[in-house]
Parts: sequence; structure tokens; C-alpha cells
Amino acid sequence: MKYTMKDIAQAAGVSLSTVSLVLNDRPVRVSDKTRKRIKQIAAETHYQPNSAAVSLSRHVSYNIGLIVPDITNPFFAQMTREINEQLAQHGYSTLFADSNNSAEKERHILHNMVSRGVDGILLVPSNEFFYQDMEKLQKQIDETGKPFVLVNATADKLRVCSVNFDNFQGAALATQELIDHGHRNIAFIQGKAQYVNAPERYQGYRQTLEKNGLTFHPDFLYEGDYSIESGYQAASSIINNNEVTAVLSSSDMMLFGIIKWANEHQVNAFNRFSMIGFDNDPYDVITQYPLTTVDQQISKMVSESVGALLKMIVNKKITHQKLIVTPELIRRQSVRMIKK
Amino acid sequence: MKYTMKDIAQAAGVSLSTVSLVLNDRPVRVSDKTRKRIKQIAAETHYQPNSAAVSLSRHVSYNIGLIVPDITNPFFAQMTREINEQLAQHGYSTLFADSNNSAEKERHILHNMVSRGVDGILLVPSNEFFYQDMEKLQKQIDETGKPFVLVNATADKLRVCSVNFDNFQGAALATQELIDHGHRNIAFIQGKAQYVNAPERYQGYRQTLEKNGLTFHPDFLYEGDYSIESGYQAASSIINNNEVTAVLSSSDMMLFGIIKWANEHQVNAFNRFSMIGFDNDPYDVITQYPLTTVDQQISKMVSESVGALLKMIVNKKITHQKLIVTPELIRRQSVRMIKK
DNA sequence: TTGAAAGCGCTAACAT
DNA sequence: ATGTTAGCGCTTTCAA
Repeated sequence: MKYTMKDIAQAAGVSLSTVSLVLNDRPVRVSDKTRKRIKQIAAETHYQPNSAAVSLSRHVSYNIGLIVPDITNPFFAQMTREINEQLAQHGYSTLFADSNNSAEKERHILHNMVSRGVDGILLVPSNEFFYQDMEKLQKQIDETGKPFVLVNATADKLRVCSVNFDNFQGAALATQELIDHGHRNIAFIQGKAQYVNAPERYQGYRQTLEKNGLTFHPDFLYEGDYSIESGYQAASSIINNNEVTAVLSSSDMMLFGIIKWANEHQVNAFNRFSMIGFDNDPYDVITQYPLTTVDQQISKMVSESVGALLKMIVNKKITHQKLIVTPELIRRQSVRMIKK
Repeated sequence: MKYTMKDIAQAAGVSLSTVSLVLNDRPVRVSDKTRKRIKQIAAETHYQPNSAAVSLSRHVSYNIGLIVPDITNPFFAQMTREINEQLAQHGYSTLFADSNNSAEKERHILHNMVSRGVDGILLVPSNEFFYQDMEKLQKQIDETGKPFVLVNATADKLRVCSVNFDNFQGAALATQELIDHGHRNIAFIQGKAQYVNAPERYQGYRQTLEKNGLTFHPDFLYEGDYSIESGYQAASSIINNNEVTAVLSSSDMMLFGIIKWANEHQVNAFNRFSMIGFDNDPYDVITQYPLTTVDQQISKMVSESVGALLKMIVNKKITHQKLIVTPELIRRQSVRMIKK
């Protein structure tokens, strides 16, 4: 049998409200005696509040919506794990959805989650997020009236709270590392035109080149969608571009794609050129030589995101701050000194 | 402003109940005219039902609890993605939680989800799931009164619905493959004693050995917890066990651990021995030679699991069927013919 | 073809 | 220190 407050009230011979006050630990009235008795009965009956009823009357659900583009990607998986954990620590549950990298699905899920009564939303956007009409998007987000934070993207044109790492700096760090190792002809695999985080990385790469007196060469520019597959696609032309001695990739996964292609074609990618990726993927260490990579400080991003979201929720006030965390270059063995 | 059915009723000049009937597409009474009008107004006002209210009165939430041991493991990530997708297709949302491979946390989450009013639960158990007191566990599950399915494990001692793949057969397939390639000294890295799925794989390995007239050798038996790290730990002793010419690992990840150790110690794992793992990890193809592996048919397991769960929900009847799907050996390039 | 009203389980303002 | 009561927004039975 499922016990309700009413049952407990009856059993204890008190009123409903007294039970409610006690079980919610409201520090008011109620004698210690009855307090004890009620708690006692609640424990014996394994009383569990009906959360639908609580939601309905308190207008909160203690559920947070989390939307990620691809849970299969270790970067987002790790993010999800930490978000889930931190939310749980604060008494919130995670209503999860994978948008499969579709902006349309993203909107659909967003809508759905709002109607499920989530208290707030964490959106890790799909690649194509910024291809949408910002006006409309802004309107949709505003209309939800829910605390919202965009994670892993910076939306200059959107009045929303966002948390991201410094993409420009990440790319700059990596580019400089390659240059410091004597590389002059550095290929860059960028995300497509308006992909989330792509332009910033491109600028970091390009400006670091210039800062070091190197001229940018369009022939060294490649494009992918961060997936293993897209790295694989680009592999042959990069590997056969004989001038390049190093490649900076916008994701470790694309580097995996290159390595895969190389393996299949009897060429050793690590001997062919130096490589740096983004994401600090856990699998970076299983390739023949562990990959040097840009770490985005997932934990930091997550705690900032969750912190900002919960703050909005408790303060009942929506803010639009942009938070940026600093990335870190993880040096491993995929970068070699080049002799000139 | 947030519109309610009451607002719509007022605007349409009809009663609340009429609105409810129309918006829920109940095929009863109500003239087409008023039906249209109501739908019209609902659309204009972007009406969204308050799901807490629906839950409260209908005693269903359209939320399903999903508990996984480690979302960071690609195997579970892929499972999660498919589960989420299939649930969504049926109008259910996913209340997600990562148990971090802790049986205690698992119980805690389970409890929590029930009190959140989920309509059913999918539990992908932690490694140590079967170390628990089955009596107590059975009681806890029964007490929830919720449709429940255990995914990726078989619980002979538990009266619950479960969906798993045939671990025995998977191990047998892989062992036979190695034997067919001339291997006689096949190491096996098993999960710890009572780990989920571990004993069945061990039996598959062992019985296949015997079936082929090979004697089982305790020195060829190793232990791990499926992680990269645990493979790494075991690596040196396996690699230095000069008799072994092939290794069957209970997870691809542990093979990655071995490969990592080998890379670090200037030995080529692929030249050292043949290898087969379990999980068909997406990263199997980025190692120097793509790994042969046992594929558990995640999609199949997921559709069986979700199907069984939803069936219980709509039939309002809890069942305890055990479903088993057939694994498949994915042949790639980590197994070589050995000359005798 | 439609409306009124009770009820889902809990919260909170108001009484006593 | 404790009880009464009016909602929260929706579903559903019973009347009309």
C-alpha cells in the first residue's frame, strides 16, 4: 500500500498540515512529542511524498533538463556524468535527452522538457545550433521563462547565460606549441563555418600564426564535423599534402580518423607529422603514441554551469552572464621537434 | 503568461471538461465546431498541459528511470542513446542517473526515482550488483511496485524481467575463433568473481577449450574490472607470460589498457599475440590494427528492454521473463593465424 | 452534446 | 501548539 500524508495524519491523530510541517522539517510550532510520533510513523510506513502533488502545489519539480548533442562522444559523456552528479548533490534529478546533433530535435526537446515542468535547463548545443534564426531562438528561450544555461558554447547574439572555455586561447596554446617545436607548415582541421566553437578556434590558430610571423596558408585548412568519420574523410588529402609537418585538429576524434586511415594504408601517422587535438579524450592514450591535446576543463565548466543555473533557480531571477574557463594544454607524445 | 485549461474554457465559452476531452482527443461527444474552436485557441495560446497536474490525476508521469553504471563507457553511452530515443518515440522521457558503479548508489537512486513517480525503471547494473543480498534486493524491487527491467545482466536468483545477450555463446564464439587460428595457449581476462556477466563468459571460454580437447590452464587466467586501467595493470604479466599466443578479454577497454602498456614499453601488442575483446567499442578501429570483438547487439537488447518495459506499463502487469539476444563475432585484424 | 463537481496528494495562508 | 480550508491544474464520473 502507498501511504499518504492523510494516512499518517490519521494514524498520528493530528491534522494534515501538522504532518506536512513536520515532514518538511519546518522549524515551527509542533511539540517535540508529536514531531517524533509523526516521523516515527512516516518511517515505519516508508512514507514517500508524491512528487507530482508537491510539484503541483509548490510549482517546482526538482528536475533539471539536460540536452546533449551526442552522448556517445566521450566529451559529452563525461560532462553528463559530472552534471548528473552535481545536480544530485543538490537534490535535483536529471531529465536527459540526446539531440543527435539536430537543432530541430533540440528545439523539440526543449519544448517538451518545459512542458514536463523542469526547473531549469542545461543545453549543450548541437553543432548547427548557430545556424538557426537567433531572433526566434531567443524568443523560444525567453518564453519558457525557465532558468537556462548554454554549456560549451558562447552566444554573443543571444541574451542567455552561457559557460564555455576559451576556444581562442586553446587554439592559440596548441598552435604555439607546434611552432615552438619548429613547425612552420601547420594544417588546421576546423569545424564547419558556423559550428559551435569553430570560428574562435580558427581565429586562435590564425592569429597565433601571424603573431609568430608565419603566413596563413589556405591550403593547410581542412574541415570536419569533429567525428572520427570526418577525420577519416580528410585523412588522405592531409597526409598527402607533403608540405605540412603538423596538424592541429578541432577534436581528438578527427585525429583518430586520420590515424585509422593511416593504419589502413600502411602509413604511420605519428611519423608523418605532429598532432594536437581538442577534448582530452580518454582514448588519447591508447594510440601508438599518446596524443597531446587541449583540455577544456570539463569539471570547471560543469560546476560553473550548475552553479549558475541553481543560483537562478533559488534567486528566482534569470541572469545572462557569460562565463569563460581557461583551457590547458596536455603535453603527451604526438608532438615532435622538427629540425630545420 | 502560462495558460491553463481553465483559461481556454473561458475563452471558448465552454466547460473545463469539454476542453479536457478535446485536447486529449477523446473520440466522444463534442461537436466538430466547438472541437475546432478549442483546438484553435489552444494553438494560439501555445497551451501546454501541466504535467504535474496530469500525473497527479492520472497516476502516471511518462517518465522512465534509467540507471547506468558509467556513462563514460561507450558501451553504456550507446545504450543510453538508444534507450532515450526509443522511449521518446513512445512519448516517454528519460530520468537519467549514473551509479558510478556503486551498488549502494544504485539502490539510493532507485529509491529516489520511485519517489519521483517514474512509470518504470531500466537498470543497467553496476559490476558489483550480484554481490548484494538478493533477498533484500528482491524485496526492494517488489516494493516499488513499478515495472522493472534489468538490462545487460541475467539474474537467475531474482524474479525480475531481464534482457541480456548470451555471454556464454559470446565467449565461446571468440574462443573458437582463436582456436581455429591455431592458438592453443589462450589467456582469458575475466571480470572478478561475481561481476555481472563474468561467470558466464568464463564458462564459455572454459567449455570451448575442453570441447576442443585443450586443457584449461590456471596460469592463463587474469582478472580485471573491464576498465582500461585494469587492463593496463594486468598487461605486464600477460605480455611476459611467454606461452600465451592469444588473449580473450572480457572487454575491449582492457585490451586498450594492454595496448597502452605495450606502447609505453616499446612492444607491439599486435605482434605479441592475437586479441579478441567484448563490446564492439567504437574505438576498436583506431588502434594500430582494428580489434576483433564480440558485439552484444545493443540495439536488439534495447528494443527488447524498452518493449518489455512498455508492455508491462500498458498492461499494468509485471512480468518476469528473461530475454536473451544472440551476440555476433566481428572479425577484424587482431587475430592472426599461428603456424604450429 | 455539454457542465458540475469530486478528487489526485500536497502546501500554505488563515483560524483557533 | 494545532486544525481548517482553499487552492495547484487536470481527469473523470455523474447529471443534465
